Amino acid sequence: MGLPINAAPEKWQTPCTRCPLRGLAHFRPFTPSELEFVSTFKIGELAVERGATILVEGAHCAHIYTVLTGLGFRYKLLDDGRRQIMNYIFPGDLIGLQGILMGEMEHSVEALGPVTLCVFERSKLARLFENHVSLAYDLTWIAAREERVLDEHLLSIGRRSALERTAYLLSYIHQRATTVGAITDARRVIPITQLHLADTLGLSLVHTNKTLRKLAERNLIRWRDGGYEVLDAPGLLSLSNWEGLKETARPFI
Amino acid sequence: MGLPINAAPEKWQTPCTRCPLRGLAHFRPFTPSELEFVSTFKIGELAVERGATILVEGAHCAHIYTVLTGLGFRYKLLDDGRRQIMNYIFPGDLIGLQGILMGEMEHSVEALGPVTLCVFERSKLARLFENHVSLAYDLTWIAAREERVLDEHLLSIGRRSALERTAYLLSYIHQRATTVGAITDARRVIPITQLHLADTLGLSLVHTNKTLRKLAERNLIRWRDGGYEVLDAPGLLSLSNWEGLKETARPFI
DNA sequence: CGGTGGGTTGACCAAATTCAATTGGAGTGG
DNA sequence: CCACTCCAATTGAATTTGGTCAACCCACCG
Repeated sequence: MGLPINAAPEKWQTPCTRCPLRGLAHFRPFTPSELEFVSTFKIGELAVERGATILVEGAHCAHIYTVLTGLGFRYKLLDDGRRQIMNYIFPGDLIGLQGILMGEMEHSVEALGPVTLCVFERSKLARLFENHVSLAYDLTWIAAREERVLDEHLLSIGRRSALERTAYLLSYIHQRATTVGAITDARRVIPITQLHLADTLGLSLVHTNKTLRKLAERNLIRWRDGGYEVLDAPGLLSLSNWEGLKETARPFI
Repeated sequence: MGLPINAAPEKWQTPCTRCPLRGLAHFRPFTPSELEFVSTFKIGELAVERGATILVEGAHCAHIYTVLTGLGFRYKLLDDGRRQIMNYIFPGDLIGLQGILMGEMEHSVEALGPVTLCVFERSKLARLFENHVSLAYDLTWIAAREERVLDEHLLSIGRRSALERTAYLLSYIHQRATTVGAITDARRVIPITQLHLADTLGLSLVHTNKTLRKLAERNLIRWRDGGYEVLDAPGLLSLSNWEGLKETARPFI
């Protein structure tokens, strides 16, 4: 897409050598050679506002991105406007891999709040596979992990009750946001709309609202300031009938 | 798992050089060097009966498999027995990649009918990434394609009505089975149970039955001989509000 | 100060589940 | 060959869950 990119390296806020994500225990460290390659792989940085469409269904894109800061979501639409959110996107997540490997994008990506992204160039992907086996392996790992997450979402939408399903989703987002340091602020609120949750859960907005209310009445969450705060993470998790995220050191690019 | 494997190469029914799948237009051809590597990667063949569990949730497995003949499905269970089928498996599909990359399996795989599989050894996967860039790329492609299919399933379960959703699933299975030559028999029946469909659709068995009946009344499908036959593929597709599979030449290993 | 985007609520309706049988074919033991 | 059992498909109610409609509230913003 024709999104504006800050192309001059000196203008980047964050060169790969000082990547803030690399410091988190959650991500696996890079070797010097990997770091050097990734530095050349990255061709720019992109900052978008809340509500911006980062990737759009049907497009052929020349780039893939890694989220540096902010949250987003991946979704598909039906002709009549029905929307299904497939998954949420957190710092360290790679987006656009599907599009780059298989041509046309089959989903869109939108920013939940202000988002900054590292931009990587498609044409250098071949070099990655040729010269950096460990990164090629990581790429496969990343794709397999997304598959695993989608499996759990599918189980949730297909077989969990509205209450379990909502508890699962809130737990999932909360866990991911926590491990990646995305809710370090004092308020600990995850900025999201009930319509987003509804479109993820496969429920109507009204029913989602009523279900959230039940969770709040049980003192598991609190809704405020345009998002939700988790009051009782173990309680939420046990209600959801889910085991929680198991990852330790995760690769990223 | 401790499944029996025919380990002696001379006992294999089908060496890679005479792989029956390679002849189908649907799969991309191999270079001689790729073919040679795959021949050493394959360490055996496995034949299982209908209902057999090929991979089980929670296991750590040393192998991955490619389906040679037959159909199967991938599923997860909740503690109380609720089952969600995530996807179906056709000849040429790779199974167990998640488990081999990330340790423990988080889903199970079961045979819908008699299935034969090629067995590949985990320990040789590193060599694949190191020496066969094109195959490493294919592996990533395969993982990304599964992700794409799961996206569509999620859209289906989350946002399509029971009738649309059922039409979608029947179309999807029919298309996949067709491109891979799995329903060449005169009866053209896809052997599957209504319970399987229900557990894929996120619907109850009773409601699935009634929905299938509606599709049959519209002369889109016919239920018989322990499976369904598609009478009007375009009609089914248009009812489903889905664009259909777009793949041309697909890699496989 | 009116408009807009979220969130909330109650009443009513539609979709889907559960319960409870029933049918029919395939396989089994006598 | 027949009675018996099991599995899969069906069917009709009764019931529950979730969806739709229609307000209304409230904070924020130009």
